[in-house]
Amino acid sequence: MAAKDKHKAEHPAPKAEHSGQHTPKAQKTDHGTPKNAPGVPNPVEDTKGVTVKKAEDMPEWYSQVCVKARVADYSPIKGCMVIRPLGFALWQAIQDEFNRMLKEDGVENAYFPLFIPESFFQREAEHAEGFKPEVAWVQNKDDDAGKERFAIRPTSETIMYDSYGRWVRSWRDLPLRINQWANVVRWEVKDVKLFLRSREFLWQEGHCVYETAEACHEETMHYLERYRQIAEDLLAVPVFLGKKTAREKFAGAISTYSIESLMPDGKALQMGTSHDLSQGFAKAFNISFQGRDGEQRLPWQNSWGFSTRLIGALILAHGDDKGLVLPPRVAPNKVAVVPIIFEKEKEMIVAKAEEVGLMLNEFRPIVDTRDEYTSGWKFNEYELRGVPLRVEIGPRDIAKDQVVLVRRDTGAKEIVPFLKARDRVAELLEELHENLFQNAKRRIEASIVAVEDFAAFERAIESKKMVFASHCGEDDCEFVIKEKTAATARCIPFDEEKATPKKGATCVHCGEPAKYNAYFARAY
RNA sequence: GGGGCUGUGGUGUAGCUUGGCUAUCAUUGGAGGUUUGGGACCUCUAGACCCCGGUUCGAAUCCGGGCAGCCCCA
Repeated sequence: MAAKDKHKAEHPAPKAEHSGQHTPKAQKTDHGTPKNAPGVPNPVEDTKGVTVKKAEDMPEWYSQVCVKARVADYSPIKGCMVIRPLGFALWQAIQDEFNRMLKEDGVENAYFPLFIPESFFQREAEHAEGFKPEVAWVQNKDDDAGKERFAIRPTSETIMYDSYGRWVRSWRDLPLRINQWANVVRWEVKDVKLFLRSREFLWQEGHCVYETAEACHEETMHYLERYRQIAEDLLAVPVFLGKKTAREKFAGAISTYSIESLMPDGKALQMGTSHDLSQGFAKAFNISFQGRDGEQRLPWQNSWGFSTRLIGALILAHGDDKGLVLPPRVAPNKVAVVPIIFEKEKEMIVAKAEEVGLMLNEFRPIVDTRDEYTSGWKFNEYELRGVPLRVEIGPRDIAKDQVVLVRRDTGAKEIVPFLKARDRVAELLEELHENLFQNAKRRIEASIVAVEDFAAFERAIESKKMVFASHCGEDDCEFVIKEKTAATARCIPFDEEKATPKKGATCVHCGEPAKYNAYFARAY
C-alpha cells in the first residue's frame, strides 16, 4: 500500500492533506497503512495475546510477552537473541538518557576491539580466573597455527587498559574517562533467558583512570547513583544500592557496588555494577604517570556497566496478564490513537484521529487508521505492546468535542474535552510512571523479610522472599548457604546503620559473630 | 553439574502408544466482499512433520546421535 501513509504512524499528516475525497476503494489503495510502517505493527505472527497469567507461570509468561509483543525473538543459537525494533527502541531510549548523563559528566564515548589477545587476560590473575569459564575463543587453525588465540570480549578492561598504558603519561592526562557501547559475549551454558541471561548482550562499560583514590571512589559512587536514576527515574524499577560481598564482587576489583532489584517471582536482579579497581590493573598494564611532585605514580581506576538486562527488568517488573506495560519515559510511542470507524462517517473520523495525532505529536503517537482491523483488535494489540496511553475517538466523541483516554496500567478510562487532551495526556503519563514505580516499590518492600535463624532463612527463600540477615562475612559460609538454598548474597546496604549488626549478633548460618547485615535471594 | 519434559504450515494443534493412501483442525498470510465503541463474518487461496543416521517393502510415528526450547534440583 501507499508509502504516503508511512507518515501517519508517527508523524500525522496535516488535515488538509486529506481533504480530497476518494471513493472507498481508492481510499483503501491510497491510504491503507503500509506493512512495516514504523509504530504500526504488521502482525505476521500469532496475535492471540499472552495465554498464561503472570502470577501462575512467570517463566512462560515472560517468554510469551517478549516474543508476542515483538520485543525480542529466539535465534538458532542457544542463548543468543534477536532484539526486535520495539526492544531496540527501549535500548535506544536508555542510551539517549545515559549519553546525556555522560556528556553532563564529561565522559567520552569510544570504541575498542571485539577481540582480546589471550595474554592480556593473564596479566591480571584474579580477572583471568574469574572470567575463564565463560570466555569464548577464536582460533582459526589454518591461518593461526601456533599463534596466540583471541578471546571474544566478555568485558573490556584488559584491551582498554593496554591502550591506557600508552595514553597516560602525566597527571595532566588524568582523569581519563571513557565509555564504550558494545556487545559482549559470555558463554553461559545453563538457564539462558531473553535479556536476563544471554550469551551475547549489549551494554555500556565506563572505564576511568584517576590521580587519587578519593577521586576514583567518588566517581565509582557517582555512577552507581546514575544507575539508580536510570532504573528508577527512567524505567520506574525501584532498586537498592549496596556493596557486593567479597565472594560476589567483580574479578579484579577490590570493591563492587551494585544496584539490585527484586522481580515479582522473588528472584533478585542485578541491574548495574560499579567497580573500584584500585591499582591492580594499573600495575598489570603498566599504567603510570608522573605526579605533580615529579614522582612516577600508579593511578586509580574504576569501571561500571549496565546491559540490555535492564529491558528484561522492566518487562518483568511492570508487565501484566495482557502483556507488556512500558514505563512512559522509555516507551517509543507513548500514545496510540485508535479511531472508531463507521463506514458512513469514515472520512471525518479518520481526519479527526489524524488531527488528534498531530496535537499529541510530542508523544510520538501511533495513529492507527487502518480499517482492515477492528477497533477491538487494535485495543488488544496496543495493550499487548505496552503502549502507555490509548486515545479513542469515535462519532460520539466528535459530536461532543471530546476524546477518551485509557491508561495501560490501570485500564481506567476518562473522557476529556478535545482542547484539554494534550495537557491531560502529559499529566497521565507522569502519573503512570509514578504508579508503576510505587506499585513495584510496595511489592518489593512486602517481599523482604528480616530473619535471625537459618530455618527462617530457608523458609523465606523457599517462599520466594528476599532475606535480610546478619552474616559472618566468610566466603565458605556464604558458599554453603548457596549450596543449601540456591540464594546468594545480593549486597550489603550502604546505610551504615542498616549494615551494622546489632551488638552480639551472630551469623544467620554458622553462628559465628556477625560482621555485617546483607540481603540474600535467589538471583537471575 | 544432575534430572525431567518438549520439538508437525507464521502461530497453536490432531495424528505417534499399535509404522501404511492426498497429514487434522483453528488461526495467521494473500485476493475479493460485507463490517467496525473490546481480538467480526463469508468465499477462494497459500503454507508444516527440527537435523543427521539406523531399522523396515514402507517412518511424523520405532531406535541412536545432534541441535533448540522449557522446567526442577544443586
